[in-house]
Amino acid sequence: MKLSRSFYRRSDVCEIARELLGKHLCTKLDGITGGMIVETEAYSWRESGCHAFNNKKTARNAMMFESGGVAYVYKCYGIHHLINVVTGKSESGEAVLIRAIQPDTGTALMQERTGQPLKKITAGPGKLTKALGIDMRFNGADLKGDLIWIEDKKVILKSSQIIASARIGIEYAGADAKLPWRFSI
DNA sequence: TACGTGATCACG
DNA sequence: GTGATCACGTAA
Repeated sequence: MKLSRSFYRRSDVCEIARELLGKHLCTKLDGITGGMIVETEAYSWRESGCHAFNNKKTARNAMMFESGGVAYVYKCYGIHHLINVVTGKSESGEAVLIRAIQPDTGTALMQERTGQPLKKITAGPGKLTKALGIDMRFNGADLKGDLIWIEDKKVILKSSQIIASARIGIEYAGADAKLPWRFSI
C-alpha cells in the first residue's frame, strides 16, 4: 500500500524521517525497482544545514515549499542526483533525504544501471538514485503516482533497531551539523 | 586522506 | 558574467 498524503503532510519532519525507515522506495521506468529504506536525514528551514534555511526560496529548492508528498531531486557536486521526500504543509520548507536502501525489487535492472555489486547500492544517496534511475525528471513527482512511490509493507521495527546520529556532509552548518537528525537501521 | 566535477547562487 | 561552494563517490 502506498503511503498516503496525510503521512507526508504532518508537521514533525524528524518523526517522518524515523518512520520512513522500513518503508519501500520504488520507481517504475523500464521496470519496477525498489528497496527498503534503511537511512534517512531530516532537514528543516529552521536550521542552517537545510537548502531552505530561513525560508529562502531559489530555483533549485522551490519543490521543498510544496505541500508534502512530492519528490525534491537536485544535483550535488554537479554529478550525483539526491532525492528528498517533501513533508509538511505547503510553504513549510521541510524534507527528508533518502540516504540508503536495501534493494529487493528489480535487482538485475539496478545492477545493470550501476554496474556495481548489489550490496554497494546500500552505501550512499548518490548511488541509490542511480540504481533507481532517478534524475531531474523526478523533481516534483507525486509520491502517489506511478513513476515513484513509497510503499508500506508493514515491516515492524523496534525502537532499539533505530539509530539517531549527526547528519553527513554538512560541516558548514556549524552547531546545526550536530543535530541528531540522521536515522538508520 | 584527497580530488574530480559542474550546477547553483550571491555578488556585481 | 564570475567565482566560491557543495546534503558525494572513488581511489589509495
